[in-house]
Amino acid sequence: MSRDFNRVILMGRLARDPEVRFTPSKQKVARFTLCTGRQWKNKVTGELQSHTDFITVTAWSFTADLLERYVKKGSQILVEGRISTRDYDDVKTGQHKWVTEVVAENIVLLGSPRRDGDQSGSYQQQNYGGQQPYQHQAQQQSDAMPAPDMGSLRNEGGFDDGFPLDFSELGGGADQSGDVEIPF
Amino acid sequence: MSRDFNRVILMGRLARDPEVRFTPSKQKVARFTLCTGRQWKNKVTGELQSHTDFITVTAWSFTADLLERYVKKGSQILVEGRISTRDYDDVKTGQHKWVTEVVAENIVLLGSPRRDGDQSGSYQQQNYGGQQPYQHQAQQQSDAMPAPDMGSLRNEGGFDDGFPLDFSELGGGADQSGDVEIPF
Amino acid sequence: MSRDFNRVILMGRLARDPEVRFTPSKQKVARFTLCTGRQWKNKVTGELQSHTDFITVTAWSFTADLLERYVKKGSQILVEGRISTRDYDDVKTGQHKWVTEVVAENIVLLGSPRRDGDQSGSYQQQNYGGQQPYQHQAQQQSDAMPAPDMGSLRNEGGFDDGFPLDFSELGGGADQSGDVEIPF
Amino acid sequence: MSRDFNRVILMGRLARDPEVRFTPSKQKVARFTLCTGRQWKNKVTGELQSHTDFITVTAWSFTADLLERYVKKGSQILVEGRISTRDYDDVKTGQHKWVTEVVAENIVLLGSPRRDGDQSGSYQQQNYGGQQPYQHQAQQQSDAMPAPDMGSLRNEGGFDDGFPLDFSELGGGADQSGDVEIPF
DNA sequence: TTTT
DNA sequence: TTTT
Repeated sequence: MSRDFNRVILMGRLARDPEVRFTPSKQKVARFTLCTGRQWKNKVTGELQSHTDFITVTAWSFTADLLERYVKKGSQILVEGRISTRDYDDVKTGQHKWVTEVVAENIVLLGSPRRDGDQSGSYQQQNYGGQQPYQHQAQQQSDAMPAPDMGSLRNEGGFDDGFPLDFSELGGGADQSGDVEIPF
Repeated sequence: MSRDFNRVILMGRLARDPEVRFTPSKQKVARFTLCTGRQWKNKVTGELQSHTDFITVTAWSFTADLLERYVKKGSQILVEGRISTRDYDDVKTGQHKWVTEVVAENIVLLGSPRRDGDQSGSYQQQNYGGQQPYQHQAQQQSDAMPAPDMGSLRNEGGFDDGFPLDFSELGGGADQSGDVEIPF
Repeated sequence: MSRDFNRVILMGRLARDPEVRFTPSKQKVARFTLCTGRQWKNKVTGELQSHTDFITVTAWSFTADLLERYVKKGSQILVEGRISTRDYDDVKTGQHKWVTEVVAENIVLLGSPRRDGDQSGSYQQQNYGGQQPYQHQAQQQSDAMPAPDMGSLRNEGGFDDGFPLDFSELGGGADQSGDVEIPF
Repeated sequence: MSRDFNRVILMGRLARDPEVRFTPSKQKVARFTLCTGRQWKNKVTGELQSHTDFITVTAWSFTADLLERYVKKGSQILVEGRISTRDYDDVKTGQHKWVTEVVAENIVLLGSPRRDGDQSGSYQQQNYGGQQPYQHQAQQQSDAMPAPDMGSLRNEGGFDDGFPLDFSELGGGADQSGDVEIPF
């Protein structure tokens, strides 16, 4: 069964702020929907068409911490992970249901959400626990800085300018997503 | 919306024979479930655990033709594609439902199913329309040939020994998966 | 031979402006070096270390047009492609040499280079044939626009806000990278 | 620097047996050339053309152990990794040289080489240190087993039937490829 | 020959 | 220096 391979690479924007929960065994899980757009020309009529895929993504422990801290509705990120499926009995309807989602194993932060109207306001209010993320710096000098991209956050790697170099204060622990009840 | 990216690469085995249908506009679609296994050691107890993901895959036109001809329950394949989501109203239950599946854009055939018991029998019976696929040859000399792998079938590419080099007799037409009702 | 698979996905920044040339048969080729950074903590000393990979990327026809128009030194892009190797005899040294490079089959434009000093100046001078690219707009209103990302440019797809929706005026022609002498 | 991404997925066959060496700091490294074939139809003449890419792959510690034990000339494998570049001064010619290679982070074993003539013989002779690999079992019952594929060997995962479930006796240690002199 |  |  393990001569198999399962790899997903997605780049898009969050449909909403990530939702963070804990499993009974205290594992942190973040969950969000990633929007991925696609355009094509209709072969017959020639008109331009488009579709957005809304992909459910789940992240654990360290990666969940990072999402919770630095990512919100509208953030552009790259997700590397795998497709995961599971089934359960929906107690409300009595139906047996299947869920297909992406488990993020690695995330690269690419850009802040568009700031238009109050979206921007709610953003500034946010408290990042004493650490000024790169993104925040960028805003302060936004007239000079053209690319308010966020740095990259890899589990195994180091980190960019505006970001803390040491994430050891963040919840560690390995991805035990396979061993554990998913609280969504 | 199209500064986005959506790429999936899977390798596994078919849970069942592919199911082939046509859209109202006569587009051929193949659909199947790909089994992808995964193992890991429980970090606490140390015991080996495993899980299989059952991933729904859909393929169009040319790729659907190839699946229909050369792939069956148990076949090992590599799928390159994208994650696609769609929603619909389930007329039976009145519920609004979301579907997440993989659209195959490229397929590599890797191996035949295990032949044990009657599985093998049903295999031999199959008729490949006059062309002897590589896989079939391999069976005839299975005592001598250790690797009854199938060749690779790429939309843009050429093809391996046992396979026909010219697929022009196969149903052509481009992937119009975005323009079309999905008949599943 | 073709039960094989070869896929590369890179995200980084251009070390220099792309260089554009033509093959004897008038195929347009663009070539550039993509910088991809990586950090890790030394397992023994614990100190943070980093390395940059300088990856040669080559693009053909339509993709070469897009690179020539919209991408320059410092631009952040995602490249999807394949690894390609070739050998030749270096007439100067008489040595036989091997080249490993990435052939881009798909490109997503992510961000403009940092504008500091004259870099910005030379940027503004550039003429985009009457069409104002998204990136250019972003500069003009950079105090209001937080995310001067560029749209996505896929061969098969449509395109984003600031970008032209119809690239038919761009040099067409398919990628014939396999049939042709590489003029670098 | 680390808003970057670098991912490679290759499937092909080994051009030769892997070569294993040690760094001055006793890190084990395996190196081999992976052959990846590709076919296409010439757009003008319509004739089928083909090319093989010969890609240098490097693997460390645990993955190097697995390659050393279970993989040889002709073996079919899937490699997941990253592109790595480095430069050095060739003391013999006095030239400055650039090397582009793939660092394998994950490997899936897919198939044994074809056994024809003495190739088969040398294969049987091989000693796997007391452990019977899946592949070996497969040979013994090759008349009944149609798919003598090898199992999957992932750093983080568990393992398939014929393979040992516990690789703890293998040289552990993390990939320190970034910190270390490469002895090739 | 290297980007941020 | 190349595999099937």
